[in-house]
Amino acid sequence: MAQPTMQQVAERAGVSTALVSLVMRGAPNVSDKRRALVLQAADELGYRPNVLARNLASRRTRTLGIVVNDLHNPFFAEMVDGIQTTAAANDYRILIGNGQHSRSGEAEAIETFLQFRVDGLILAGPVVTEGEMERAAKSAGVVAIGRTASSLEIDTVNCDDVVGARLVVEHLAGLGHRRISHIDGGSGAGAAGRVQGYDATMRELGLGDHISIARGDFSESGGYNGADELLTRNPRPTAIFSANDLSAAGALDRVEDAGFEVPSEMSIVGYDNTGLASMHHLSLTTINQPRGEFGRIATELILERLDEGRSTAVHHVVAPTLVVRRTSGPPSKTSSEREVAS
Amino acid sequence: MAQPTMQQVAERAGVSTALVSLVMRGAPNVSDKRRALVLQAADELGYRPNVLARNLASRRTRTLGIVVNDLHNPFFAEMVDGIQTTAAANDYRILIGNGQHSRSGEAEAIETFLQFRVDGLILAGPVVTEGEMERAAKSAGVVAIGRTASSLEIDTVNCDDVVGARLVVEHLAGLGHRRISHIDGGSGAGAAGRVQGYDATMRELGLGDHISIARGDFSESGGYNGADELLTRNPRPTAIFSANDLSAAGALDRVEDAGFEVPSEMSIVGYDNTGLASMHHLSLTTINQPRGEFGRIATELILERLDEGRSTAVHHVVAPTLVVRRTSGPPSKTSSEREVAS
DNA sequence: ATCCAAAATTAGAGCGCTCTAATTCCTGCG
DNA sequence: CGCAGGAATTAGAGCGCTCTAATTTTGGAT
Repeated sequence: MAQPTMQQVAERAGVSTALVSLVMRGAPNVSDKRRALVLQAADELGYRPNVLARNLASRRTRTLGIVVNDLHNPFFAEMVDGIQTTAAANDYRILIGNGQHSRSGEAEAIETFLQFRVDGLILAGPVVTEGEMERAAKSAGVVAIGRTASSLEIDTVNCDDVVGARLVVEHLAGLGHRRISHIDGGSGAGAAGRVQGYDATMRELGLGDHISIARGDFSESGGYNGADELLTRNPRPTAIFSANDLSAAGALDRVEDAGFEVPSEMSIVGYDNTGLASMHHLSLTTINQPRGEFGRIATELILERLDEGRSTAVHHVVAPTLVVRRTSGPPSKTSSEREVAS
Repeated sequence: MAQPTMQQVAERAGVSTALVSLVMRGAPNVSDKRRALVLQAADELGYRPNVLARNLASRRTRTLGIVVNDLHNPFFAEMVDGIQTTAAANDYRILIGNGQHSRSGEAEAIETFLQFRVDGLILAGPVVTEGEMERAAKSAGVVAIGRTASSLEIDTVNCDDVVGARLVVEHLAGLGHRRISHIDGGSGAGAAGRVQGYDATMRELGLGDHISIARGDFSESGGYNGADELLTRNPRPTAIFSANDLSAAGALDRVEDAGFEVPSEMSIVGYDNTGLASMHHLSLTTINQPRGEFGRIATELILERLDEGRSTAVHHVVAPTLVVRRTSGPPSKTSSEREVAS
């Protein structure tokens, strides 16, 4: 396990370590002859630069740490793609840490990255306190995705949930629905904005009287129960906007169990455009958040701080889009008159 | 962004850097008085040890790198949980790298980890060549999950796909099915073993004549098309074993589109027990691989090499289990006599 | 040939920490 | 009171690399 060092490469190539260093960093003023010599020696020895030593000396790792709040959330994979692409294009590499869905786990992951002296930190849906983020920002560039921050040292990227909910309501109203109900996301991230957008848009469209919200929690069973409750309300809705895809799937389940045809008798719309929604089996109309964009923008924000020295905060808000699939359609005249099967 | 150093902590506490080092590492022979003194100074300064420098001196990072072949695969999240728990219990931390589903991406992730001098490397479903794994094993402990290896330097952890397929066939046969078909996973990981287990078990149960395999590719559409093909075969199967959950969902789609009742007219079984399978909406009978176990065992294997100096290869094979849900049941007498709707 | 600026190369001082060996500080005991 | 012997502490030499400043080489222009 003993790794060859720069020293050994230098000896083998018959040059100084400084020259080897220059070659390894791809510096410009090195003659082709020596460069080839060094590269060959390095190759023969199986030399691999030691980032630790390198950065001890240069104070840079050219590495970004991504702290993912919950690795199970498929949401993050695409975001990481966006980050990685952008980072690679700028000659940075990335490393991922798992927050294990808890504040302490997240804090630990951040700490690990800071100990490794990453240059920048991208926090995806962080649950740590803003104080902790600020502390981290003293040692590295920090940008938070899906989270607001008031500190000057922290940039943020967010999607506008109010607009997303608006798109849903407008879509359904455009199809002719009036009794549009909402199953909310409880205290989950983004839930408040979605309720707000739903509420505001309903009023704007003159549907204020039809506002009807059931309590959910972003889970499948929450959606199931929410739909169950909505089906018993009188008058019964002709369309349900559920706060995320998973709960929409639950709602769909309940609605179909009750014997309603979707979408002719009941339209259902989700939120997030997860893999679930695009499954042929579900084919859920939903709101897409440009996850890759999140990652791209976040990375660019970090690089601006790192490489261009920006020191003011930037807060990016990106627009969601509607993805129409098979669970939404015009209401039938009779859709509200049927009995609910159980 | 200037971080306080050990030197500064030492000065503030009025002791030597060596003592600070001992305190930071939790060494035993330090008086309580000094220890408190140092800790307080460190705290006041907001001191954070520099892993880079630390490792440069000690040649250890107490860090394991996990290279995940494809971050989008939900499979990995639970595995990482298992790794993380075990690693933390042994005072190691973990970092995750994304292979981006390609050999080159994976090789890059490995390289990054080796440059960071991680002590061990866990490769989850690696697609790099064994040669590349061996090269890595020269600089760190390496264990591969879901992949065989013949090198002495590489441990492996695998799940027995043959046994998994056997469980499926036995379950279906036990329910009374005889015409059990298989939609395979093409060249995907684990597909071969599943076919083999299917084939062998069918023969053992005297159902060799009913062996019938459609080509799939682990995708939803692959499952859809595979089922489509199987439905036209004569005689038509009464049960379909699809090589993974996603393709099983596709198959389910096609079968229901064709007007068959599941499971009374057609049983469907998947493989992997992903979140998909447990969704109430699908409720798919499937095979569970103990993903957390994978992670735990892999980590233990690495630690044995790192901390106990084992230098022979160990290959662990863990047993899958059957999870019965709503898509499998006894065949009805008439299930093969219906017309196929399209 | 000669000289000079530009290009290429190198010496050597750190970067922040660990580790060995050496030193100092305590105890208790004769 | 002196001392052995263990506990606590420290000096100082690296770990492998980068970076500045200095040195050597190169290739024209004269």
